[in-house]
Amino acid sequence: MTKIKNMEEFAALSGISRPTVSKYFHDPESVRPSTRARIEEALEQFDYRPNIYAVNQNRKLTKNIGIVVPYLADPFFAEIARYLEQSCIAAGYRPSLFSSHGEQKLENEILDSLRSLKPAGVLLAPLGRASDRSQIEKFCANVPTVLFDSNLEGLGAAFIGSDNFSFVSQTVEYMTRTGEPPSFFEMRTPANPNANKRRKAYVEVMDRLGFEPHVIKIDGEGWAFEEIGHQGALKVLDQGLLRTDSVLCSNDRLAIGFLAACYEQGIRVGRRPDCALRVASNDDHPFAKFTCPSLTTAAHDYDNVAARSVEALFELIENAGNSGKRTETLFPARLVLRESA
Amino acid sequence: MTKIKNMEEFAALSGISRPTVSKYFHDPESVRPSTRARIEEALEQFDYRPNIYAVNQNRKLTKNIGIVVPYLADPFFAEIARYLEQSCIAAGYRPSLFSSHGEQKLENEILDSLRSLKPAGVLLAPLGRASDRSQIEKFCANVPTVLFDSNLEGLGAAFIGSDNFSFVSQTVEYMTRTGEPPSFFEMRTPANPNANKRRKAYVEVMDRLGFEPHVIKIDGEGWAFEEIGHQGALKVLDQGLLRTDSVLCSNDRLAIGFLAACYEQGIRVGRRPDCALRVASNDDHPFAKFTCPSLTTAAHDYDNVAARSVEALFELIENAGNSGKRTETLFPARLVLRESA
DNA sequence: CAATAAACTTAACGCGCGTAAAGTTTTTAT
DNA sequence: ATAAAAACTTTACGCGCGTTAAGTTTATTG
Repeated sequence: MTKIKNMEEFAALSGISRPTVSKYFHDPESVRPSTRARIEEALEQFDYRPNIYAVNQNRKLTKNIGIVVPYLADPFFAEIARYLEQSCIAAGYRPSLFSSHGEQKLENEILDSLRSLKPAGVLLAPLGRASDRSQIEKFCANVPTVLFDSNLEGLGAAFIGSDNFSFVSQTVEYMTRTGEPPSFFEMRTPANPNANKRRKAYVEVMDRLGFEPHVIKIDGEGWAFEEIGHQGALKVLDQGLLRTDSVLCSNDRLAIGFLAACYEQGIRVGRRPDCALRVASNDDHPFAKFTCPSLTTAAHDYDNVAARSVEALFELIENAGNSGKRTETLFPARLVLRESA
Repeated sequence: MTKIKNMEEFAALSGISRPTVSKYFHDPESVRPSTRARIEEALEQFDYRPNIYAVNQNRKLTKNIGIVVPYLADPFFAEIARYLEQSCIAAGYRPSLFSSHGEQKLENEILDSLRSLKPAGVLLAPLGRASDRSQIEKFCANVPTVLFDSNLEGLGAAFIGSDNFSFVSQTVEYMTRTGEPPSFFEMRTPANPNANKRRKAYVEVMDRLGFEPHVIKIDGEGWAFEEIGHQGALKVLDQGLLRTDSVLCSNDRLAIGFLAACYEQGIRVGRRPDCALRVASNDDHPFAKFTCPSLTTAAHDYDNVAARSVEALFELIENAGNSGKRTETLFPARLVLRESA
């Protein structure tokens, strides 16, 4: 089997001219069925593929799509990224996955290296509070970008995420309906803007239901939420700061730490009568099913968030990067009842 | 600020000839300090960067490095990937991260798309049993590849991983020394070759210590280890198949499922006298600290595995992809004592 | 069947940069 | 100071492919 060096050679072997072969690779449907057949026949025989660097150099727009998540070691983002990847591939694009690993410096570097990738578009889940707003703004001005998960007001052509109010209202109402209204457990300086929205939603829902909101803020920086939740919970439990027998954690990773602390302290958590405490949370983290006890939580609509994100990006790409005004799409949560509350 | 279009323009603005500017970008040290200064001055003023597609098309070898992990939703791999990424960047390379998501088809597709990236080298953690050996063999023949985490005998220029015997011998010896020798809890058809090595090590160590090995094999396919461990443990506990009061799980993710099952069944796990069962494991998964109880486990030498992997790849790249024979490097485990055993 | 449209071929240029050759300037060594 | 070495400049080609223009073949249509 001869080694094909370039499209010229391949075209010769297939018996079709190079411009037509080029056209075929751009869109197989754009050539006559008979020639398509001949090309594909040759393709099977000789295993040639266009040099992506030459292709991308000459095309005005590449088929690359950047996917950026704030913290890939969080399985939640790994799962979303997976879905996004698959959708891009299915649409004929080449996704590249990046993680900011919780650091602003890295997020900026990723934007930088994305620029040189000349992507057709970017799906960006920003760090949130830690993001360098001006850098992201500059980036969005040059590259069609759809934000997801964390909203940065006004940035990107669209935002797709979850409706934090829907999360919290469902968990609060459920806990209230089946027991005592919960305290809210969160980080004092949350990395993610969703956290703030969740706190506000908690306060609002409690007010509406006629209860006194009770927010517990714990210290800690960074993305080691389990550890922060663990330490914070130990402190709270130790100092008896908890004034309710039910707790709503801002997110599942904090809850994982919280439950670990309860276990260590011998506090029985659950909805059964012999339990001292009920703990619920938000996100439906992949591990939420395996906490002890398993975690009652409000689940993201993973599939819809991911699907709508790529959909929005593709629309954006087709409309040459501009047109309509910025849209925000929020998907409601689905309450998942397990043992913890 | 004028927009620079290409190196020609930038060279003119900086007052240096294009070939010299090209040389500078290839290696800043290769030009005279005075000219370097002039280029860098212009660089600050005009913010130009070479078109990576044009660069990669003409360079015989790109600065790309592929990083492939079998399952990115496993935080263990996310962490390793992070370290590998950073090391590559520090060495002046451009890493691209891929996850096979546990599927052979995807692993093969990744290899395919890596080929067109023409990477200088690839760091590959294969699926293991599910890998398409012949495909990987073909790939390694064309691209300098270092395997890590999972060894496929004979494939790749080098393998860097953990010494499974060291893992198991430490956990078994510890459990035996402080209590009863453990049963071994694993999947019947493990996805990963490390699992087989761990079972063999378990049997060997038990023999050596003069105990009867007791291997519990549970059903399940795929990479949802927590769920598999959970179901398997429920079955084992329910049917009273456990003949010891101590269990060594093949890996932490199974152990997470096992512990969840114990919790549900009201079985107290831990090393304290009031506990009915001791559970230990292998890997030191990022969440092992937050299980209930926290998990005693043998920790990978993350940093060394990752560092040695990139080191081996860089050596390989410098030696033009061949030379010496295949090496296997194994790092021992570090026993992490927590509450579960 | 001719007329028209659609798809093709040939020829040629350009993309932005690597790189080589030949000549010139600057630095270093003697 | 002079010779040699090192670094530079100019010139020019090539990489593999997108793309366009002009001419040719094939398919479609009434």
